Amino acid sequence: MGITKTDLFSEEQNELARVAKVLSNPARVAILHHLFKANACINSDLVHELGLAQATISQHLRELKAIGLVQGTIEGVSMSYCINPVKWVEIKQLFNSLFDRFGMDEEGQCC
Amino acid sequence: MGITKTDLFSEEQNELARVAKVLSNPARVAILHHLFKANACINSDLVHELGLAQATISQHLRELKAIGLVQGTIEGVSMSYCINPVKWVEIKQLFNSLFDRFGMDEEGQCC
DNA sequence: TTCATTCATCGTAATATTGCAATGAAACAT
DNA sequence: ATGTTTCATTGCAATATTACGATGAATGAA
Repeated sequence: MGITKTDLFSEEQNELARVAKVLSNPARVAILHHLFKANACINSDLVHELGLAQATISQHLRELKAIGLVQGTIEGVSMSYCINPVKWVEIKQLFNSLFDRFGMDEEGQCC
Repeated sequence: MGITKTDLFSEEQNELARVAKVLSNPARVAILHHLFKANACINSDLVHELGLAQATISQHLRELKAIGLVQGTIEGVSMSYCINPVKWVEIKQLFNSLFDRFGMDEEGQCC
């Protein structure tokens, strides 16, 4: 099949999975890390920094933009990318709502 | 290709991506949600609850076990699964180390 | 023993992802 | 106008993922 069933699950579950999928590639994580350091950076910087082809970086940036995590503006002949801080907090809370479901009061295993 | 290059990235970046990939399927998120509610539950419950085939659930559980997030013990003829609280905190911190890199002091966009 | 239940694994078809070369489009300089 | 730089898009081959039926191993009941 290769197709994920989404109709069986809640909107929160699907949204969390969708965002996790974007974070599930080390190149995209590295792009985010690089954007943190630079606070804004252009595509060619990333190509030089990550060692992947320009087309590959561009494709990863598109996926980061697709969920609104990264935004880019035209800067003359080049492109300037940065994190969308509003979306960042939103996603952070989405993950925290998962992580905080499991209370850490219970130290022992249940099984 | 279809193969992810990992040699270009740091261990932290690869690890985060690896865990995110496990969370990138809504069925696996739903399994975690269900484990939270029950604190322990068996496979057949999940099959009934999620509406996926038994083989599919079993495969998802294997991936959750592969990263140590879920553990199962034999309970007679059935199986008892639960969250590994130690690994859970570890993964929570792994994600927080990503989310906390971006300070929320800057409200405006950079570009 | 024989049967039913539970769950893992195998095999498979459909689809998705990854990375790249090639090609385009846009902005700018000469 | 011509060339250059920057980045997006397209097309492709290799591989991964997803879901499921079928099968098998293990446990316990009759």
